[in-house]
Amino acid sequence: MAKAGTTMEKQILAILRRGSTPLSAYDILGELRDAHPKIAPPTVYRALARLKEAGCVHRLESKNAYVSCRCDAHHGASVLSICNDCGNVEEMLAETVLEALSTVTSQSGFASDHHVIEVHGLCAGCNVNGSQP
Amino acid sequence: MAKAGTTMEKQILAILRRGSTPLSAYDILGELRDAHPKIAPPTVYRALARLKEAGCVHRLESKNAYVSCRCDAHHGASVLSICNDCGNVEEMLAETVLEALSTVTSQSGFASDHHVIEVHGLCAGCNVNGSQP
DNA sequence: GCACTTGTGTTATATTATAACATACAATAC
DNA sequence: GTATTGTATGTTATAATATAACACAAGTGC
Repeated sequence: MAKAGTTMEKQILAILRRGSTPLSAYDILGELRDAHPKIAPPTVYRALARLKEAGCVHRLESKNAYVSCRCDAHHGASVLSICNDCGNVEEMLAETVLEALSTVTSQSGFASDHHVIEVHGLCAGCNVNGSQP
Repeated sequence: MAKAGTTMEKQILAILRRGSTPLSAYDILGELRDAHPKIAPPTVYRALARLKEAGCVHRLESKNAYVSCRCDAHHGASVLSICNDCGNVEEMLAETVLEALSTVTSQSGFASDHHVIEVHGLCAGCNVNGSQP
């Protein structure tokens, strides 16, 4: 997680950090409009692109949504677990997964440069609640 | 890979199987219109939903596109490698990756039910071509 | 026939994202 | 101090992806 450069990036990061559930670009846009009524989609998407580039934000590919990175130490691949029930996203660093993945892909001569690893299911809290409703 | 039920599903599968590059829902719609000029998006999305359900088609979450499943034996999680250069997608069955992933997620009490694992990079062919252009 | 289910048709609209070009403003060079 | 450059943002329009809501049609079981 690097530091954000511009005001817009800082505001977007602050919005994303208020919760651990993912927000769509238009959710973010809506929140920014409270402060900044005339903002338009390109501004948000441009700031998000820089934040992703810097590793401060991850895009949840399977939900077209964005979360702030909660790890301090890496800018690289991570595993995101997404709760189907409460929507919370947790980020895990999983070297063993990445090693297994790179073994598999390199066997076929594939040179990987970027991974998307997203797991959908029930988080610990929702799993308990669901089984005793 | 299960067999497709309806005519629409069969046509869509046939279109997807003609190549190994992913097609968007609207690419598919365009091709279906050659035969079927009045078709509309919902029909395509509904057929794609059934095909996904049956394991005949995978959605590439990081590209909002669809590929046919090329494995005969599974309906479950697989690893998709996507070439940044030629666009080809290969599907790999990778038990070791899934095991590593389930170890990691279950440590935090997460009960996973569905994985998205997509690797972007250069396929063997494009990697060679790229280094001697 | 009649109810029921399933797939499709149809219309409209929601959601996500980008293209293309204009403007603002700070930093630096001259 | 002003011209130049680079970067971020503003603005308008539109592209691309996806779904809601309701109607219709064909098959199946009774």
